[in-house]
Amino acid sequence: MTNVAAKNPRKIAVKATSRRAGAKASARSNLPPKPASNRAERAAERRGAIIEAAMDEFIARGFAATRLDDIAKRAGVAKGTIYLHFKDKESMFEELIRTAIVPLVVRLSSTPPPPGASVRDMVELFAQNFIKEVASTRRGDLVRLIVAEGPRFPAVADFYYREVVTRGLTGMRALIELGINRGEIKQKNLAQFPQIMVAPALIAVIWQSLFGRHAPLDAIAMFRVHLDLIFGERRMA
Amino acid sequence: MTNVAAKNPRKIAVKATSRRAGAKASARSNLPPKPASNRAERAAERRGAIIEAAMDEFIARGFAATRLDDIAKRAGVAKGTIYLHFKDKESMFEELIRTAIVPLVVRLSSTPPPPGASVRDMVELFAQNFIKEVASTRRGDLVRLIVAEGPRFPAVADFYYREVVTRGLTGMRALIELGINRGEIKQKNLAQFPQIMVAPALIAVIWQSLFGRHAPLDAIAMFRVHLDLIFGERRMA
DNA sequence: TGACAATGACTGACCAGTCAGTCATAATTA
DNA sequence: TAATTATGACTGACTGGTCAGTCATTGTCA
Repeated sequence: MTNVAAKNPRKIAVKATSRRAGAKASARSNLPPKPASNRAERAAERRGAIIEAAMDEFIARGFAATRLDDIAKRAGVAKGTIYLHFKDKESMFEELIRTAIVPLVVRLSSTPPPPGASVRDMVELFAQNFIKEVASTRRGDLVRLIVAEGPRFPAVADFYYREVVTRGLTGMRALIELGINRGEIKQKNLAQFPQIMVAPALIAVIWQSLFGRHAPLDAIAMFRVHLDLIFGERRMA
Repeated sequence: MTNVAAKNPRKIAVKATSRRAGAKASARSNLPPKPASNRAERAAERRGAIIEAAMDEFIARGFAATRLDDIAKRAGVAKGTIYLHFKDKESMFEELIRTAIVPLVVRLSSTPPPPGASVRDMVELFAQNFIKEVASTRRGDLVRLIVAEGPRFPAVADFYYREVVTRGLTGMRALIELGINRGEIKQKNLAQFPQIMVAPALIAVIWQSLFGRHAPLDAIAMFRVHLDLIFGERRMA
């Protein structure tokens, strides 16, 4: 019987402006001028904006304290739009972590191995990449976020353990064994605890996240000292 | 009836919130069979129960997701009672961290230094204490909680930095310098980054908290390997 | 009995998730 | 090609539930 329309008559005429608001919503970060005439493109763009905004908000406030209204506002999108892309807040969070972690792992694990490099060089290169890409960027806060919310999101913790921790440690163990075989590393037991190799890098990430503003830490210099412990002090060049 | 009277504008303008921190001198060892006829004692007991319960809840759920109703229920107290002891949720959280951290620091920093101990022995002893007291107890989750909530509670992060981090690092630096002077430690630069010395211990704490159930880590064995890197591999006994 | 401690029902703000309605664009027809 | 219709992305007011904080009332000790 459509008396529903009568129920809310005021909203009918009002619209005109809000459509244009959509156009100015490209305020999200600094994307290059993108026409995006195609529907699917626009949708993908919006999805990207939501992910970007959600990442910022979750990092800044944590899962529970983050409001979807704020994410929507930051993404330049209505709240309902979020639900076109994600089932609910929780799965949005989990999916977010996944889509942020995977390319990070890919990038870090696909660094070209220099030809005649020593194991030390390889580890140092990796650590430099890691510190540059993670410790001094928003991605570092992402690691902190995982540490913070992990226990409440077993799916996230498991994913992180599987995709990042075991992979990273396996790779590092291989590198350590190579170093032992080549005679670069004396301490045989190190292969049992690859965690030791990366510990300072992780500490640096957490440090920057918590105390960075207050007391910055030269992560790379620290890591070099750490490498000196493992590979022996380097002849100065 | 007449709950409309709640609008009543004249209210008792009292409530200089009771900071009755003075009399807390009750032996808070055994909980269940305690008449505690004395009023101050009972109050202190309740306060303790609230702190205990709040700690559990905050660790399990984080700040934002923790409900005061749950804390009250767990502490066996009505919600209003919490507000007799704490101004609000936020200051409760901050005070909580403080009251939990201080005795921990005291205990760890007041370990009796064995007479003829080497620097390595001292560090190892400290690490064993730390791992035993922190990594494998609820206190480890406390560290994780600080990492998690620190950025949203600058007061907490600052406190932790001042009372724990700088203290710990200063002490560790002194120990390292002693080790260098005694010839136990070769790597002179280590004194610049005492963080390296404790990094594996912290990693162990975080590991247990996140992955412990899934993949336990022998933190003490790991730390020994780490010490071998710094002090040289030990002659086997 | 008076003073204070404790209670828990209540309030109001807040927020995740919904859905009726809108409209730009794509698809279809003439 | 232009006109017409169909689609579904998008919106934002709204709902129902939750929860921090309050305070009138009740209980308890000295």
